[in-house]
Amino acid sequence: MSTDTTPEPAEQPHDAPPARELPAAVQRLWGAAAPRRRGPKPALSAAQIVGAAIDLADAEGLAAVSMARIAEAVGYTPMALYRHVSGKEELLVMMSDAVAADLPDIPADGGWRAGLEAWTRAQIALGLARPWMLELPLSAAPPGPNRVRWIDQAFGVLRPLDLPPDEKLAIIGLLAQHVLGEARVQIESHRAAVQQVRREAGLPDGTPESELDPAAVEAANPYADFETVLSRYADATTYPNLFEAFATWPETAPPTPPDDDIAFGITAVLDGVEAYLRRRGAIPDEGS
Amino acid sequence: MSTDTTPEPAEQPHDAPPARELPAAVQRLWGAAAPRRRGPKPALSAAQIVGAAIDLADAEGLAAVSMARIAEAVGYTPMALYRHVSGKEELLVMMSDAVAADLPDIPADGGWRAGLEAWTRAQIALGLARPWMLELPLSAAPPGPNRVRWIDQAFGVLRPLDLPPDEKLAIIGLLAQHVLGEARVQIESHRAAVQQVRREAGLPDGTPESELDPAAVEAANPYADFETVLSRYADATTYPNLFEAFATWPETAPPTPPDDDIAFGITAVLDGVEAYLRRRGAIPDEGS
DNA sequence: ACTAAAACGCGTAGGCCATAAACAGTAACC
DNA sequence: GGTTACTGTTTATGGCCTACGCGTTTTAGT
Repeated sequence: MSTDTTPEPAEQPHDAPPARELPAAVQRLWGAAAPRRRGPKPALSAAQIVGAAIDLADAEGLAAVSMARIAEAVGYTPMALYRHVSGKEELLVMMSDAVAADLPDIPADGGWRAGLEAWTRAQIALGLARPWMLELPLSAAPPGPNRVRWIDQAFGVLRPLDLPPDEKLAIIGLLAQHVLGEARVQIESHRAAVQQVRREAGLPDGTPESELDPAAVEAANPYADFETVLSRYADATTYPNLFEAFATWPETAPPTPPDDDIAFGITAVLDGVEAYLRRRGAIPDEGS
Repeated sequence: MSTDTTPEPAEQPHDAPPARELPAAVQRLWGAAAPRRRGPKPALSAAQIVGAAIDLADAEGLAAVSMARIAEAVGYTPMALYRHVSGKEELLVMMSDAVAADLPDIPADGGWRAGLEAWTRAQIALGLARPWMLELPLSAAPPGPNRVRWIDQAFGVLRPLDLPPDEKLAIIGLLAQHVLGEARVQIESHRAAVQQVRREAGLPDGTPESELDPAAVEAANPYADFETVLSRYADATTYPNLFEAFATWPETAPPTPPDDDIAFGITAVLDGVEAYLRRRGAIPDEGS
């Protein structure tokens, strides 16, 4: 009735199409909550919680991220967190998006190929810097603002190309997939190398990497276990092709620096994208 | 001091090269245990345990795989499992390898490209059939017999190519990475579609997919949430490229059947591999 | 100014989970 | 027959997430 400050229930800045009901988690992700407040101003905030959780994950891995540990880190009791975060699942989603804020800006004027390579490399670097990101449970949650911003940058790189947007999205998706796989493999081989160094030094499995000799880790052969297993248990009749291929490969292969591995994958995938673009006529044919 | 029954530490059946000490988990994986036995013959076996665990994961997801549930399934107490498996981590590794036994045989006479495509597709299909495989924690564990067999098949496909084995391994690794990413993306969008159908039908989040209409899931748009979020919260100033790209894309894009998505990625990656092989001179140049 | 509602942070408690340690029974070896 | 190794079990510990209900604090509305 009152004409001033009517507390209309619907609060839609733009008239959203079908007014689909979004999960509360998504609304919080996009900072769309806080319509009105009456109680005491919160001493704790979701950002603080997420920040503490990220610090914890950086320092001790995702397994160390428990509500109790986070609460301890921010100086509250575990249950206090639930006023700002609906549960652990939502917290993990928020962590994932918060980390994406660290991604750099990609220059859009260097051509599509250089741009996509930079975009991909930045994401791989992020995954290597925070290995716990790849351990996050698969979730059907829609991306948050930072991640969307990152997708937007990819569209900026692809902007000069004459290609329908869904095909651009497919290309971006392909690169994103490659990122996931590449980072995972890199991390796994690093972990294997660390583990090998630990065993050789006779240290317990839980020894933090910081106490290990970085040079030894660098020099460790991540395939050591694999080779030992093969030479001990496997025979040429069950794995004929493998044995034939490696018969002429006794002491070769000093482990190539990891940068080369990354370049190999990126080059191959981008070559594939280039072939696709040529086929679609989105780039000139460059025939010699 | 004592000369009798010296507890010799070394017990090596064959004289293995550097006598590296492998983790017990690996030895069990390769079935190299059981040197002597004196007690009662075991009623339970590791294979039984792994089988029950896989059944459980297939039916209710990896989260349902707890030692207690497995024990219940095989009819023993939880602690009985520890006589056959060192812990849950080892169990997961064994599950991962056991599943790889279901992979088909790849015909090696259809050319490298067709062979690699079949190899990749089979692995993606496996991941889609058992989504929990992708939730397995990253592990530095060396592969088991079945997985090595699978790698051997890839080497069989690549056998005619004149390429050093480490480069072949890099190619295989690239495809394996792609598999991981592709399966993960497919599963995520499927999960999003399921979740959307659940919400539209007003069912609780935990409703099993079996109670949902498969046609509705098939028809659901996995980007629905994404689009709603964008249209409601995002504006053209923060995401300029995204908005420009999709400005001309109002109601297009009936979700393409998932097979096409898979084909897009595989084609691109194999095109990249082909470009690499050509560059290396491993296949004829085929220039028109 | 007074009241009532709303939001805050906290304590308790319950139900999971993995697994360490000590125990009793069994079958092969010497 | 005694020893010994191996089996499955019982009991117990410490961790985890979170449902529920409590006092307290602040603001909106009268």
